[in-house]
Amino acid sequence: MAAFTSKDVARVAGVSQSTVSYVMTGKRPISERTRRRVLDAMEQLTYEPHAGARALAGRRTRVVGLVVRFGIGGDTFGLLPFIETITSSARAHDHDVLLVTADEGSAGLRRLAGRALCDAIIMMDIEEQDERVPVAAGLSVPVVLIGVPADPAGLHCVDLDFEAAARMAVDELAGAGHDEIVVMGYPASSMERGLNFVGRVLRSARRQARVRGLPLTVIEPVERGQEAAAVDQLLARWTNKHQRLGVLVPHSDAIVPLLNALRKRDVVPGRDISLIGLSTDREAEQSDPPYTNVSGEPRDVSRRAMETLFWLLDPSSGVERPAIDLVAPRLTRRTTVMPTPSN
Amino acid sequence: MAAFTSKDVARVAGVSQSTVSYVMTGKRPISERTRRRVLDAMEQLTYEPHAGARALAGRRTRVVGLVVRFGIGGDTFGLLPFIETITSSARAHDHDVLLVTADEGSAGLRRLAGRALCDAIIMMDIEEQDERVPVAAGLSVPVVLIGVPADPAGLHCVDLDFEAAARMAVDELAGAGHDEIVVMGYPASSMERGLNFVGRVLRSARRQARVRGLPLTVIEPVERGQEAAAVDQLLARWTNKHQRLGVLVPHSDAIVPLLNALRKRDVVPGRDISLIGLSTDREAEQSDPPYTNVSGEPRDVSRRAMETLFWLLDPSSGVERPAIDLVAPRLTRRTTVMPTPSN
DNA sequence: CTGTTAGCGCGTTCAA
DNA sequence: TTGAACGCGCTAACAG
Repeated sequence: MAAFTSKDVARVAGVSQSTVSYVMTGKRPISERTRRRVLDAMEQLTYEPHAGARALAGRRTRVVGLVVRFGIGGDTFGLLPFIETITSSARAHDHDVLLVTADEGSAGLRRLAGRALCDAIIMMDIEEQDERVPVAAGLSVPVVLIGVPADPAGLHCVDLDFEAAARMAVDELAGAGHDEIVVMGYPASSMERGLNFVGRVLRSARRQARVRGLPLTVIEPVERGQEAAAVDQLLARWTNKHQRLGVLVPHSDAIVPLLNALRKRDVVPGRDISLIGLSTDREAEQSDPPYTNVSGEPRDVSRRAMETLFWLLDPSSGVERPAIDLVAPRLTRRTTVMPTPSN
Repeated sequence: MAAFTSKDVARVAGVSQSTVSYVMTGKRPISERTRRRVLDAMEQLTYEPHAGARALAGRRTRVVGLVVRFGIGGDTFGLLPFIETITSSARAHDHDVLLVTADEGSAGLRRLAGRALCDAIIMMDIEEQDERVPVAAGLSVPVVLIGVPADPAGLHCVDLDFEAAARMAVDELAGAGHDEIVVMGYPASSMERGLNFVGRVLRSARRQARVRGLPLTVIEPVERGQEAAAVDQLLARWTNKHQRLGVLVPHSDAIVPLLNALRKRDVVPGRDISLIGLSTDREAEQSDPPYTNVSGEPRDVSRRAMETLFWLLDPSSGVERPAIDLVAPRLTRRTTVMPTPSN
């Protein structure tokens, strides 16, 4: 592990050091013969270019900064698929991923950009009013948001179309002849943090319920671990067996506990009431019972975000990207919505 | 965002550039007066040192490489707590984390070290025979493994003490008067991959069952989504209501599905049979029903791994670390083990 | 098509 | 206690 330099490669290949560099970057034509000799020399020495030297001279790091918020209650549909997709997408573009937590706030952003730790930043878990957004907008590197703040300050945003998701769920329930929509809300911590999708879902559901002429109730907060209490509140509204209650659960972490609580009370979703969850298809399928869901696939969102990011790094590389890029959700019917009455 | 350099700081502070550097590293005494002026200048310019230049000149990156294996079936007790703990521990030492996936195999390791992308590497999800381990051992940077391969090749390893965990579970079941131990195995994919803990758990459970004079059966593979079939195999052994079957479920992802399958068959853990899971306390508590578990806390393991890593980076910073550092598990009784018969 | 050369911004030695 | 000067390994402009 002697760590060879491009000078060593040049010596072995019998060329100048800059030629080695040009073989790597492809920024000028090289005869096939020299190219081969250089590549052979690299292979022979198992040469790897020094990332720091490269960043210094070339003013690009080939690193993407990823800012995530750990800790529960963030929902996030599970953070892991996002991280995974972003990492593999970065590698597909010959970039690496530097992980930074949201704990650092905007200081983390300043560090990433100021120290030239990365060429671009992707930031998740955006709040409606997020102090980091204006900071991000002033950075020397492009930033893509996963989530849509009240004011994106010119930054590109990618997210699931939560408005459409809520609308689809309400439509599905309305179409199946329900006479009341109940939305199970988020934990107080999420509400307080003003996570951007919380408001978007609730507002959109309300609006669409009005369009469909259905009363809509929100039960909130629904705390982690306290889902049974929320179910009791829900069932208090279900006084008459002929009532058709359609429940929308936008907080994916709450769905399974809610299903458990319903089962304990011998209320069968799909027979007694209806339930639509907002979650990945995987979660919906593997649940017991599998529930009808509107999917927000982290992988789609992440992939689009990375496409936007690499486009910002090289606008000539593809077509212009929308400033706000909302991924269309999809509704999959499973077992938890009651059949439409035949009357 | 003009991006100032240490030369700018020097100019503003009226000192030489090297003085600025020494203020930052503290590697030589600086008069309080100049120190202040330099720090003020830094503040005023919101100076951030260029990471690449630093890495080049100082031959240290202040970055930790983290190699993880995404994708299901890896168990992993949930990858996220590991990543979270490692990241925050790195930050506590003024380091950042570069994320690399196991897909790249040992090429990823060579890249991390060869390109001087990081000062040290922490590698998770080690297989019993892991091609990356010998490569890691030959790298120019220290590597810490989370997991214990058959041959650590001199690398430091940190992990939960799976042998002890299995032993404790068997002891608990034996002590509660069971007359047969059944271990629910792992999915075939985990077995084939030879994940290091799979063999360790099964071997240790077998040994301890022999010590306690109990027959032990392994039901395997237990595929994701096929847990019900595994439960049927289990119940086929339960022909007599007076039999006391003690089930150990080392694969944490399988526990909840197994509990669901038992419930569907009206078999109540803690009354009809006993079940002990190997999982975090959090999962065990929040399950329905909460199950007796032997805990492997990712945070403890990660923290110890990072302590070892930073000790390797600076051996003078603390006491010597064990080459193989096993974190002791803890058994917590909840609802799923039958009371000891009083007779 | 290729070689020569000047930095990139910082850590560190040598000299004071 | 401080400054001047060198070089880390690479990219890219300039010269041929």
